[in-house]
Amino acid sequence: MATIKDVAREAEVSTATVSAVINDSAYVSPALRARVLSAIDALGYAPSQVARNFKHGRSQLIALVVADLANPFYSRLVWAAEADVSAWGYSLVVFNSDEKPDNEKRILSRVRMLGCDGVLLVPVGDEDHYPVRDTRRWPPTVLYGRSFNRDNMDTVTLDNHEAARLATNYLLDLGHRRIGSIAAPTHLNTGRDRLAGMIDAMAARGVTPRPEHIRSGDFREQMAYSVAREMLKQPDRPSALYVANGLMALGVMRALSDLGLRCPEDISIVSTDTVSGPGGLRPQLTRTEHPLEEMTYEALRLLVDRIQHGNSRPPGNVVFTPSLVLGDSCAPATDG
Amino acid sequence: MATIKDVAREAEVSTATVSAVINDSAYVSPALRARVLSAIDALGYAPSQVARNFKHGRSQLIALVVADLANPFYSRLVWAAEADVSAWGYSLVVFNSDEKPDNEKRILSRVRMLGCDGVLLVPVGDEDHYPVRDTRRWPPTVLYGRSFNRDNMDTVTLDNHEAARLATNYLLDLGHRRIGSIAAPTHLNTGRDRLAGMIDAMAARGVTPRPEHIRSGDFREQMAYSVAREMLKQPDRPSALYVANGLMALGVMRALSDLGLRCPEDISIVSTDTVSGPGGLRPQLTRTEHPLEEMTYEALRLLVDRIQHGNSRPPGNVVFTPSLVLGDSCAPATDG
DNA sequence: GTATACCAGCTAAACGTTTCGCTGAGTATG
DNA sequence: CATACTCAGCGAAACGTTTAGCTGGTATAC
Repeated sequence: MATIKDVAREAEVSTATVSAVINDSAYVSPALRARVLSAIDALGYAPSQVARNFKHGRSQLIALVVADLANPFYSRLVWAAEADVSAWGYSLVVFNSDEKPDNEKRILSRVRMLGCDGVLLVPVGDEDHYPVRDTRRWPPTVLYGRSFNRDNMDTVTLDNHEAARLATNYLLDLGHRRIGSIAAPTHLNTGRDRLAGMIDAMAARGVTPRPEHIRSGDFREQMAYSVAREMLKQPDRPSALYVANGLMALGVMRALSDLGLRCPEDISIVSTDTVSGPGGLRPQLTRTEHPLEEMTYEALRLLVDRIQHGNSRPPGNVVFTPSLVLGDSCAPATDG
Repeated sequence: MATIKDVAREAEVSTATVSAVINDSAYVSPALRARVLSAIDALGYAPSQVARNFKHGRSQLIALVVADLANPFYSRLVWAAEADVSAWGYSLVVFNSDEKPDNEKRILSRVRMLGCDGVLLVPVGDEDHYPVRDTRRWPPTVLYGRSFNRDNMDTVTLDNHEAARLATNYLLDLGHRRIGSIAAPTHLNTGRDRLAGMIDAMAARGVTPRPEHIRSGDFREQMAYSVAREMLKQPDRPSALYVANGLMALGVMRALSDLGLRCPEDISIVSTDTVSGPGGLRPQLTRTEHPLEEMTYEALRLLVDRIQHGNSRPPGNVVFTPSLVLGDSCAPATDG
């Protein structure tokens, strides 16, 4: 690969002049400029971004660390983030912590070594597990979707309590009272809030869910399948389920199908965060949806601002509001 | 951020010694080693990968350039590639060309500037559009899924002709004769091969598809929807469709649903490359599937080998065989 | 004609690492 | 005791850029 020195030699100028031409950072006479340009052309020279970044102490890289790349929700996040990141002039490095705090730790240290300029992180560990977010040592970080009670960090989250409340109220409005849940892990605030929202919504109507109708999943299809299968085998199974995310809802659907139960006739299902495939497949899930694109845009806006302006601004904690999207996975209760 | 010099000063040794300790690249006496380690600890030092990479002329980055990040097939590719890439000690930078040759061009030049060590590319342009793959100037590249007749490049592809043949034969076996196709763009070999495979399979049974039953899509849901809607409105609509990819199959499903047609009762659908959601949703598409994980692993094996050993090995062109996966989107023909 | 101002272009240092080659002390060999 | 050898550790160059500061020539002002 040709270097700036080769170009300088070829054009019989100094490297400073070549640099000035490349970056338009100083006036260069037309004659010299032409010589430089033709030398660049002749040698097929392209400036080394690696060297530039090294010089400037940046990398033009933004890391996206998600909890589970196999989850369509995070696939969409990758899609949205790639678009925004490249619009801001960065490139997106993608990591998958696979819901494992150990992986996340390894990834974060790799992110630091790579010198990524910023990190968009869907955290999977509990709070204490994180290295102190000393801005001297860590690149700017924005937490996405999940957060902990660290008020000194930028976060972009969903009002999970409200999402669960919306979904549960819909079931209550349909007359359901025996409502169960495949919940999210309770060591995450996401899981706690969604469960609390559901229980609060029921309590507001004077209903209490049966403990055996509330089970925790791990956000994944497989475990939701087993847990739902177990729960729905029981004779006193719930007539409706609030499932804490879309992927688990698919697992529940599969369990239903295996048990010969129909949705929505036998069981109504509502979930949160679903990214349904395009229409045509049945049933379409009734769900609360994250405004994913807006959330992603906002997160990257915060991140880029932090990268460019440091700690001048107080931490931003943006909470988005979910909306209920009706599908056909719910039917009125038949048991009063 | 502390640098190696700070550590050296703190430990009262030379930077060379610190480097030796970090990299275990030379013997260092226990005493000095201890001093260095505690200095590293005290300063919270982590070596700058940027500087290292600059020094070594590499970046530890592998670029993945896909044709459409919104397509679940490529989402799965991201998932598989991330896992393999990180197992090889690299990090994955993701780009989305969005099926646009212009974007791809921009992306490739960015990839070069970033100094990525290798590129896994799903090409979207036609052949001539590509910069000469002069190994002096371009990082090692492996073409994935699509290719062109450049026998001097590493490629990993699917036997598209066979995929279409498998799918079409299944429809023929069910008695269908009025078979149509929502095909892939014919400027890509993928599109040409899939269409040819379908037509050849039909020809082998003495059937010829009607021209108006063959329409090209662009791999996306939206266009497949419109095209299918148009085609299926006609009174002489086909009784079965071979759809060239999974995302388009979903578009077709939506069109069916809008037109009040049922699958498989009114129309049978087979597709290629589908990544169906987990079971439970109906109908499950009958499809040929790519051995995606194996393909991805193989592609990265080729790429890493090329990165590490240069051009010593002749180009590898690995072709994988698709397999037919039965769902419930097909029914026997009712019209003989 | 001298002093001043301007400006195009150059020189060289700096960024954080790795690594080649050197030094000098200690040890073995004769 | 002198020479050779070993080897822990050091100094400094090199990687490809950017950029602060300098130089020397030309134009302007008096």
